[in-house]
This record gives sequence, structure tokens and C-alpha cells, in this order.
Amino acid sequence: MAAEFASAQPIYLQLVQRLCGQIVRGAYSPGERLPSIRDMAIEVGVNPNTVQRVYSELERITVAETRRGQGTFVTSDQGRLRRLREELMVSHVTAFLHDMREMGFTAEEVLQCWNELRALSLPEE
Amino acid sequence: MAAEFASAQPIYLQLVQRLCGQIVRGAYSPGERLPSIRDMAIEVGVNPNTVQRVYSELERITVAETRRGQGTFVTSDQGRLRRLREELMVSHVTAFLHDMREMGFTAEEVLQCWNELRALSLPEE
DNA sequence: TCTAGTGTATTATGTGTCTAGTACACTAGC
DNA sequence: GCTAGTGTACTAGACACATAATACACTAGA
Repeated sequence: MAAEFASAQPIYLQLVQRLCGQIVRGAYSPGERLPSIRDMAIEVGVNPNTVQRVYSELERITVAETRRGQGTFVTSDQGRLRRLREELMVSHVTAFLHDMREMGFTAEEVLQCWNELRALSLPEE
Repeated sequence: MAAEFASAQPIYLQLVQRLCGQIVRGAYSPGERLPSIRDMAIEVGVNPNTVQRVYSELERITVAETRRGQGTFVTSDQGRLRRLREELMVSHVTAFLHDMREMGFTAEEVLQCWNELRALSLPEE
């Protein structure tokens, strides 16, 4: 992966968000070991220091834990992961609604646009 | 306004987005003059250089135009404003759906969360 | 014990953002 | 013409982000 970090947001925050998403949707299981800092750096095409920062942040929000000399692991606390999932959804939906309101869009308009684009992006069930 | 720029995104981009939102929802009319660089800087609590950058960006995307010695004005091209409105909605909805997908949320889950939060944020009609 | 693979820490460099201050050119109105 | 209010341009400095390179400490396994 050669990495595409187009957004104006810092790379390390984008990576934190991406990893949280992968963890939350089960791409990484509870307790599973994440790639080493050096491997992940190569994988996403950034500097190892940047990945270290990402892993530190994941640890700070108690989503991952590091064992010196062994690696960094997704937390085994499944309750924490469920809460994370809920938090992420609420924060994203809230921010989305805020933006839509700022631009004066009505619920109807947004839903119509949503329905036109949904098929491309979200599983139905 | 003392300004709250908590996001990791650069202030000038947040301001561009905010102004686009205000223009698109009609807080500023087509052809209306925006506050001067210096006034806007005071109003939102940032440096005049930052506002200059914002106005330059608005001009670059043909949403505003500046007249030396007179001020910066919202474009009179209402077609451009309609397109901007559409662009903003599509890009926001697309990004939102992308994020939701990244976290493995289903359309049903998102809609449920949406309905729980909608009343606080969006006008119904 | 030795080695390879971990995370951790430090220093240096370049870039972008934001602030601060100053100066200049243009326009409108007196 | 003069003045106040515009946008424009430039230099300088502080700070965060990202990279680069290096060194160190810990762990597991041969």
C-alpha cells in the first residue's frame, strides 16, 4: 500500500481513525497483535516514528496495549471495543448532522442524496 | 466571536468550509460583500493573514471575487452557488458513507442513530 | 549465550500553519 | 488633492507534523 493521505488532517490522526475503523469492524480481533511499527510503516508508506505515534495514541485511548519487546495488541476488553464502536458512530453522525445543518440542508434533501449514493457504499442488511 | 477551532484541520480550511456553508444556506446573498479581511479577522479571532488566505481560496474556487480597494464579494453567479451547494452535499454524504463503511456499520444501524440524533440538528421539512 | 525482532528514545532537518508587524497600491468619498 | 478603508505583499518567528538516522532496552527462541 503506497498510502493516500490527501486530507488536511495529520497523517497520524488519519491512521488512528483508520485503525479504529478496522478494529471496530473486526478486521483485527480482540487481543490480536498489530503489525510491528516498522512493518506497519512500510505497509502504509510512512515513517516508523509516525506509526509509533499512532500506536501511542491507540494505547492512550485504551484501544491497544503494547508489550515491550513483543509488540502492540488490540485490547482484549470486548466491552471497550463495543463502546468504541458506539462512540465512533455517534461522533461521526453528530458531526455529519452538524455540517448538514450548517449548510442549510433539510433532512429530506440529505436522505435523497443518501439514497442515491448508498448502494455504492453500504451493505443493506 | 472568540472562535473555536478544535479540529486538527488548518484554521483557514475550517473557515473556508464555514463560509461556504453560510453562503450556500443564504446567510450571505449572491453579490453581497463579505466583511473586510481585517474585520473578519477580529470577528473570528484570527490573524488577518489567515483571513486573506481564506478569501484567496474562496476566489480560487470561484465562490467569491475581490475588487481591489473595495472588498471581497460573494459571486453573483447563482448557478455557481447552486452547483456549490450540490457539490458540498455530495462530498459530505460520500465521505460520511465511506467512514461508516470503514467501520462496518450497516445502513440500518446508521439510520437508527440518525433518527435518534436528528431532532437535535436538522429541520424536518 | 546469542541473535533477531520488538518497542522506546533522541537529535536533526524540512515543510506547512499561524501569528506579528510593516509597507504598498487601489478605490471611494470628502 | 487628501484621507480612510480596501486588498496585496513581504519578512520574521513560533509551533506542529513528518521524515531520517541512530542508539538503546526488552523478549523470545535457537
